[in-house]
Amino acid sequence: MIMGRKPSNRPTSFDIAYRAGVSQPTVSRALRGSRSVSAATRERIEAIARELNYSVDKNASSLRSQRSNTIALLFFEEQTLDDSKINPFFLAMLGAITRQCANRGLDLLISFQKLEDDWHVRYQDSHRADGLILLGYGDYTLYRSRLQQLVGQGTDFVRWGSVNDENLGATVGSDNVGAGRMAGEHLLGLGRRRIAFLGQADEHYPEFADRYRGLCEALGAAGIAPDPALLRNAISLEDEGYAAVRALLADGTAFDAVFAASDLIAIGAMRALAEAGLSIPGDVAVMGFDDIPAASMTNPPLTTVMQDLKGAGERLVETLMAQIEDRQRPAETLPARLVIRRSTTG
Amino acid sequence: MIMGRKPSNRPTSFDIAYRAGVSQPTVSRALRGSRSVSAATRERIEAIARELNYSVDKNASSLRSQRSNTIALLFFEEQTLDDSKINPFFLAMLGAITRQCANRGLDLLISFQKLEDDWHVRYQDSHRADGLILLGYGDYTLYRSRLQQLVGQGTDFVRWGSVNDENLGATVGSDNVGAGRMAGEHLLGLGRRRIAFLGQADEHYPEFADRYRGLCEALGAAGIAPDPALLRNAISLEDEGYAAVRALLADGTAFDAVFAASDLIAIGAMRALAEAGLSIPGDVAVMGFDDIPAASMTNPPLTTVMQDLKGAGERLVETLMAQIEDRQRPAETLPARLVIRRSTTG
DNA sequence: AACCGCCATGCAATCGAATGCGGGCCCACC
DNA sequence: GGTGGGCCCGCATTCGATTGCATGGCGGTT
Repeated sequence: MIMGRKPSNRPTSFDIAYRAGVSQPTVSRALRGSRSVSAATRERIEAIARELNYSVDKNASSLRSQRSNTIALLFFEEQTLDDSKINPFFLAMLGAITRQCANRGLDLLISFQKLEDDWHVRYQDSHRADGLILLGYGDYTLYRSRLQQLVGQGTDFVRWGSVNDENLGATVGSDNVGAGRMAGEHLLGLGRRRIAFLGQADEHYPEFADRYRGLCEALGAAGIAPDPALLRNAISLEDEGYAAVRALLADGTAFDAVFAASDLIAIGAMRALAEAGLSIPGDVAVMGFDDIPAASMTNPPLTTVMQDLKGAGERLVETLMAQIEDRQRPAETLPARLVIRRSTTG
Repeated sequence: MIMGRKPSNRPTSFDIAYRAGVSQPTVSRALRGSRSVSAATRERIEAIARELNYSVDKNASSLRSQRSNTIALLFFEEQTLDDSKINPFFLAMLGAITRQCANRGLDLLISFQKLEDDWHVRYQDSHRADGLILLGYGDYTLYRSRLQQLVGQGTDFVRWGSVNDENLGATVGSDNVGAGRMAGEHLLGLGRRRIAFLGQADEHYPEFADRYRGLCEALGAAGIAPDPALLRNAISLEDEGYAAVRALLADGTAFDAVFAASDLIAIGAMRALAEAGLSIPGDVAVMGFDDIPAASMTNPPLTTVMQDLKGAGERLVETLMAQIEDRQRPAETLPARLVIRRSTTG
């Protein structure tokens, strides 16, 4: 293959040095702000660099310093989805992460992975990135082995997820238990007593499990025992919410509220309820989780739980950088808050 | 600042060479598939590389070859928006682009920029990326000067937008004129005659202008002269669509259909219509453009125009790579198609 | 048997910046 | 006046892979 290498007159640090009448290392030091360069020299060098439109060669710099100042953001999903079906919640988080990286002068590499691929290697190995941020809803038991490998090979990474005690790398996540409790209290406060939970609340989906646990705490505090018939599996897809509600209706299980583990599930649930001729929230109140953009556009608009995306982006990047610099950071939990709309309050 | 440089026993190509009993350059050649290495030695080297978990150092490789095999994707917006308000259409395109990059073994850097920042330099300069993909809805007249600078400094880039004859870099875009015509024909076919266009159709937003032109062509073919009172400015925000419809209603301008230049505008328009007690599509049919995820969740679901995201991602990457390798590529236009939902057909 | 040519590989230079170490210079202090 | 100590800066090396050119060996041809 012909690699048309273009003639480039890019100035190097040697060119700057020549014009400034100093040595190349001095240029390097001056531009990185080393204090072993006098202010006068530094300013002269900076002026020339600006004039020549010089910018440090990232590859040479990274090679020598063994620091790429780049982090890789890996999304993964259980299977390859249609592009338009990428989890909107993670896309929203992308904005927060890019902003935080920009603030810190970090470059951000991005990649979508299938859970079963071996995305877990190669990134830090090849010095493309100093560390990884992992985002994804997927069966946790499947991807635990990848995490273990990452830990084993000493890769620096942070993941978004349930903050548990497994200690598989650094973790940042919402306070899902607290959020579940809030949701429960909201529905109970509206007089609902038979609250169906839609989401696979087990070791495969620890975040969902946490949300369910919070709901149970709220029920317990109100003196209500959780009814297993009201717990329905669903992963974060619209169709799963639809199917779960259809099943509930087919069973004849009585319920006056639905707490879905994600907005996508909730939206599917609302569709099934509407088809069944049930009014929302008259017959059944519906809540979701995530506050994706579509949540405010449903009919009626969806009450949901908003996670702190901005904080999440900041914490993820901060925790990762701390780990890279060998300053350990404990797992972090971020508070979430209710967004009350008409799907519960009519 | 202490840069905790970790002791790393990463194997280098020298280690592989030593074990294989060959020289280091031979390892390099073997792993890149040079045909000047015998099959036997290549296989031996590959086996050892696999065993040692070797991966090529990206920085060293890029430094020497002057090729990073990385492209940078720059989103820009007119102003910094709330993270959750990032244009959903571009986020969807992100999926297509990442996939295409993965197929070609390219890394993807991503960054969000304000239109007024000087994002236009530094990326190719610093050898972080071989080329740029530019995505954004913004005032074209503002960002033309950036494009000119990019062209001037010889940066390789492709932008998504209106395919015009300005020749400011390579361009890939939907056939907006054709799509606008289709939309017009659809509405005309439903008996609508007074079609309001919501979108700033001028040199600031060439894509919107193209869509409007297509609409006018359809009107012309039906023997209808476009009414300037039915052309209303709006940029791609929900509030702008809302305001535009409010203005139309306040004017007393008669209209039986709305063709919004984007789904966000259409969603705002529907809100204004609903508030005014008008039925959709009974009183007013509404169409959008983009087919963002929320389009199917509005009430009623929104008829819109779906752009070919997968094709777009492929073409953008392909065109960019062609340009990097000095094989010029003409601008490309992709067909779009109607997605008919109940906001026009009831 | 001498010679040509090609295949496979090695040698050494190279990409551009970062960094350990040594040294000149100036000032202060004894 | 000699000496010690900072402050600034230069020299030489280094990071790890790629690449132009040289070379050794082997088979084939006349």
